[in-house]
Amino acid sequence: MLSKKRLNFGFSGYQIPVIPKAPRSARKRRPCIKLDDDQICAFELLAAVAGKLLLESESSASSNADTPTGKDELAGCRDTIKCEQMEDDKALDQGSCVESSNSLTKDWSEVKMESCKDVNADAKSQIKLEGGSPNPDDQRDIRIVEGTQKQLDDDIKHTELTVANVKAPIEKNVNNSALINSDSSVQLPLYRDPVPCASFVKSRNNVKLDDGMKSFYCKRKNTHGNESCRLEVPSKRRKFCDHSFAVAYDQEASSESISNKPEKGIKEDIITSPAVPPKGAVVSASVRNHQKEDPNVKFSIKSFKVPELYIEVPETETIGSLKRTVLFFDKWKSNKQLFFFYAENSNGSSNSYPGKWITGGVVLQGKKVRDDNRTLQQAGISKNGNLDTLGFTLEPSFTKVPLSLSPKADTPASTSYITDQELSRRPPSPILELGPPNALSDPPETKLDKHDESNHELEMSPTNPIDQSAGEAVPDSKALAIVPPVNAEALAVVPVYHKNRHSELSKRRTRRPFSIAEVEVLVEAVEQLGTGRWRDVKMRAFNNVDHRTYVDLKDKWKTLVHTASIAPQQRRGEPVPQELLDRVLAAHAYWSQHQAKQHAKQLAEPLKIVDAQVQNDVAA
DNA sequence: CTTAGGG
DNA sequence: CCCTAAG
Repeated sequence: MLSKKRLNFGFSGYQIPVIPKAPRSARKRRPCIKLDDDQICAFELLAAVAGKLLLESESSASSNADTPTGKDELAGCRDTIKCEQMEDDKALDQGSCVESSNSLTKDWSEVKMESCKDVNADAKSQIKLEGGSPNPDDQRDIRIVEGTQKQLDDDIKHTELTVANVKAPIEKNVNNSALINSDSSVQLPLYRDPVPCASFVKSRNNVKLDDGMKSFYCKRKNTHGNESCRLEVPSKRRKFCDHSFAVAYDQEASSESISNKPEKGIKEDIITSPAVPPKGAVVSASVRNHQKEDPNVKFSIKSFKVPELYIEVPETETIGSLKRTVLFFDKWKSNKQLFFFYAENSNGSSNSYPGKWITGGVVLQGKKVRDDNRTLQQAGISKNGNLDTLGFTLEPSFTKVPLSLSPKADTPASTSYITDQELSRRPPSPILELGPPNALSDPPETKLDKHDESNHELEMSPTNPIDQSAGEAVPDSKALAIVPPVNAEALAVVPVYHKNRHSELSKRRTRRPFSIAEVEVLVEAVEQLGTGRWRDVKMRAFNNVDHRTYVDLKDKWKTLVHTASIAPQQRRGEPVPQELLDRVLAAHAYWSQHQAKQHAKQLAEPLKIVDAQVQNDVAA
């Protein structure tokens, strides 16, 4: 199904900060990794501008908040930044000609853009900030869409950012692996709509192509080995970016996985943009232009953190297959914490979305493609078809929000997931649109598959098809109740991606940090079984999680004990709730004391830590 | 194959 | 996570 996959940097030029392999002690966490000045990704600029847009447009936009469609509200805030590309390789710093008609872009006055060097001489690049007006130009555009919805709960505001619809003139490049576009523009229309999701339904049909849709696609290392695009940002921005970067790399998973890539001999360029969206999540998808005689339909998925992801799916594959593929990558990114969504209200106060997001459905020509069994061809998704009306929807995944993210940190472990109440307070059905704006006409659907939670958090497998279309809308928050996990099977976001790769290319498995939920299950099991029966622990709690061996569990326990023993400030990675760490220590203490006894008794008494502690306390 | 520990 | 000695 997935004939080929490549991960490319949408905005080329940014080089991954290579985290060198070093002794463990030396490469632990890098809370902040400095970028070279010329390595700021264009997406960082977008991220910065997006945040800026959100903030600055707040007043003007909110004054018009009762307008049904936010389409034209911001017509006045159209700005254009043009950066004429330097045809001369050297002239990097001149030529930044910035047109700014309002304050939104003033900070950009120093933006300098160096465009692709090895492209057509008449190439030019421009970044436009545009308010809601479709731009039919045959240029790439990236749009940031913001919508705000107000609910009965006044404090719930939902802001969405979408960077989407990168389009470009059709590239007739013979070399299909090095599509360096010479002309690019970035448009950032800003929409505001008080009606939930309405903004996604209308007014965004500015994607018009003669011949399909093509994403802005720059190979990171082109055939000439030159950098393609570079951006320089003023110091203020740089600071901002650095901060974002620090956030990004606070999750050490990224660095590890990246640093591992070279030695794995993996072909794909897996690139992490340093930018974390300042507000809102950013994702986009588009269908790429196809090469002649290439039987595959090519899709690209964009986000800030993985600016572009590039997959190809044969036309003969089914819609369901496409969904799974997309979801697969969503999960892949999610697993690497490259794909995390936040929701904040416009004031910046946190209304954080602990949940992850999943790819919902496939939308074609405004209608959701419901029959997963149809092939892409049959559904009209063809390399020769109307690819410009294809989109994907993103839907929030409400499952398994660990305790640490829940405001109610005092809930018992078994109920430490989001509650109905919390769920009901969420925006009813936020959807991030992927793809052409006019593709979305279906009312948003927030679907939770009650029967198969694997849809959301489980590893994807052929026997676990993602059939979103068969799901039901869930107006009843009761349906969202999360059943406490019995084991860790459903607790980790583990893309199947890992399975097929590395099989023989490398020995070392990819790092898969334990989720809080997994830790919880592990602790639970160890509490009962003790620290010397890892095989039992495995079978009891991780029986169906084949990537967690009992050695893994033992190792994890080891690190947990260590983590619990050190000061919170010294801990790294996803913070484990103190409650869990306390249990770890208690169980550790208990079992190290009772192990000998256990042998004598021939039977391992399930741990009753509380009792034991009480007794100890009493004794003391 | 499991455990236990060091790397 | 890996590797390995030891049971």
